Amino acid sequence: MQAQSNKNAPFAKAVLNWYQKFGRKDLPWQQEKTLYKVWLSEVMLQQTQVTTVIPYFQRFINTFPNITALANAPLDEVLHLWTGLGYYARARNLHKTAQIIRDEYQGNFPTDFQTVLSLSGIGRSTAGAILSSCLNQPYPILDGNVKRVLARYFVVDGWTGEKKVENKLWGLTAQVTPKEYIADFNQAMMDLGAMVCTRTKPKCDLCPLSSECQSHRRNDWQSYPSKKVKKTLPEKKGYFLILEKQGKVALEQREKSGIWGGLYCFPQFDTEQDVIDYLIQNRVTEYQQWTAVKHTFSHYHLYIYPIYVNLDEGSENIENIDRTSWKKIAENKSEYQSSLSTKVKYWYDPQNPEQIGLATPIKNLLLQIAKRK
DNA sequence: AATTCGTGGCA
DNA sequence: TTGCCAAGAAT
Repeated sequence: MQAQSNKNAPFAKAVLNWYQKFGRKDLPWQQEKTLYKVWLSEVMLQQTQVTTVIPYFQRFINTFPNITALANAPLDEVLHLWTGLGYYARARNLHKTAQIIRDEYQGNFPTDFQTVLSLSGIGRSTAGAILSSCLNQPYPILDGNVKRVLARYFVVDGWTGEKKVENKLWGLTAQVTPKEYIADFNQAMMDLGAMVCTRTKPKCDLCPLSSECQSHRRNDWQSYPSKKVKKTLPEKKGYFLILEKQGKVALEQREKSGIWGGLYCFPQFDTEQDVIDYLIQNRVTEYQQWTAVKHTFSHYHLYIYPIYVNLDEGSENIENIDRTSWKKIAENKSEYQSSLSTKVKYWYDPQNPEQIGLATPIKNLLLQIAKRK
């Protein structure tokens, strides 16, 4: 991670000069660069586009103006504000880290690289981005933008998600990163990737690096960075049981690990027969099948089949949504699998939503239920 | 080292 | 409409 050998000074100089004229300087987290705001924005921006992040960032800052406010909030409220942003471990780690900063660092975000790196949800690139952006500490970064710029400039072969290729790129970003003006340089590299060295149709005629860019010299920017080998996503099915009783619906909180960790969800079953078995156990015989929804994750497709049951007319059925008895029966069938927790938040009122985390398809179904009447 | 984590913008 | 992939980290 050797920074700045003199022979690379022209690279940094060209990038910095470009940034001064064309770089972005008006993003919400660039206005008042506190460690808290930069940390929050960097975490939100992990694998997430700027246009998506902006409204979430504003809501977070308005609701939690400082780290202590974030630490003191219930996790459910944090997940509520994160609803729709995805990768919910980021929100859980953010909250956990805020509490550690409150309890062990007197509420002050640490400024030592190794300490920052040790915090949950902060890896090498995010740690470098925070300390360089806020304090001009000389750490390189390596996000998708920087990867693309460097892969093209140095014609780096291989998919950038591969460990070997990523290590090579870390060496290169350390090599081109100067010791001074780090905040501007790192921001410039990201802006260059976002505005000029774009994934499709890069504007090489506007690029300050084009004269020395090896892929431009070969007239072959399209080969860099190499595309990920595509493989078809597996398909799964989820049967979501919507139990309504006096205008409220039953939700369960999911395990912290796994998909939608910590969020509230309809009781989910792997097969329709499992739903039927459960309902029979609770003396329910009538249900509706709602329109199925296809939801695509980064790593699989989920076909969601909503099963609606109204409990108002069924007399003595399902006083308790506890699935323990069903699980005991199901566990005797060796194929039973469920990632659901038995921790339950019963009877959510779609008309008066609580401050809890919801996955997008669940939120959509709840909106559908609320607007039904 | 390869998987597992969401969701939406955009071509 | 479909596919690609975002200011990556944790396991």
